[in-house]
Amino acid sequence: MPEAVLSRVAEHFRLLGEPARLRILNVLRGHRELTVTQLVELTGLGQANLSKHLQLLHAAAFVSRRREGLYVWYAIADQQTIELCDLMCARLEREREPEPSAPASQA
Amino acid sequence: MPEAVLSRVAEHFRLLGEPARLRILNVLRGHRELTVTQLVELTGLGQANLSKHLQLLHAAAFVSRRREGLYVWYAIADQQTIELCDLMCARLEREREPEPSAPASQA
DNA sequence: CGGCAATATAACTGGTCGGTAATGTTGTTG
DNA sequence: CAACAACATTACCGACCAGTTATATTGCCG
Repeated sequence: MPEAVLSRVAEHFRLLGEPARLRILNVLRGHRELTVTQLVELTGLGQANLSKHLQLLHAAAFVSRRREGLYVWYAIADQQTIELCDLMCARLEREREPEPSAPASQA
Repeated sequence: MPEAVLSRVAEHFRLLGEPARLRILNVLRGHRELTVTQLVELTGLGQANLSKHLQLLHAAAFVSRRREGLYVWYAIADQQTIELCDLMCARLEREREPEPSAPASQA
């Protein structure tokens, strides 16, 4: 595994490693599409701060943009982004169970 | 979604958002179990630096420890950790495809 | 074109974190 | 117990980054 690949993977994990950005993704998950102004209200983040986070998320293809007049509508880009968050959440809810090699009938 | 949960999820994503730590996990993935000294050789990281990363990974339950005399053997804690990395890698290899809502027969 | 609303960018700052060097701790061996 | 090996911890420093304030850009409307 070359160093360049590791750096790219790490870079994307690090983007998800920020409460503010996870909040953005979580809010976007509930509504299909939201403008920056709506995101400001729903997340409580400052406009400039939010805009910066959105640029980062968009550069990494975690969210998509769509211009419509004055407004810019953001949405979660793909299902895999949600899967990543869900998988991490599932991991945290366990966080003690050993490796379930045979996940069937583990009562 | 409460802020405390977001912080915990973000914290764990951030732990994966570091090339050095991904390298450790990647090396551990090839061998079943490795001592710190072996990891030093295989990763090229300094001993103190590596030990610090291992503490973080272990505190987050990404790796497991096993003491055996003078040696401490580390291993990847569970399969989900590997799944997270694989899922992110798969995302990066695409990184342009739109959301495949119907993943069957999309030729 | 002038003004305004929505969004993006720039400049700055404090906090966080990775790397390293030095030291401490634990456990083995003779 | 003395000496040594493996690993952990501490203290420190430089780099990076989130948040804020101020300003710039973009596009609508009169």
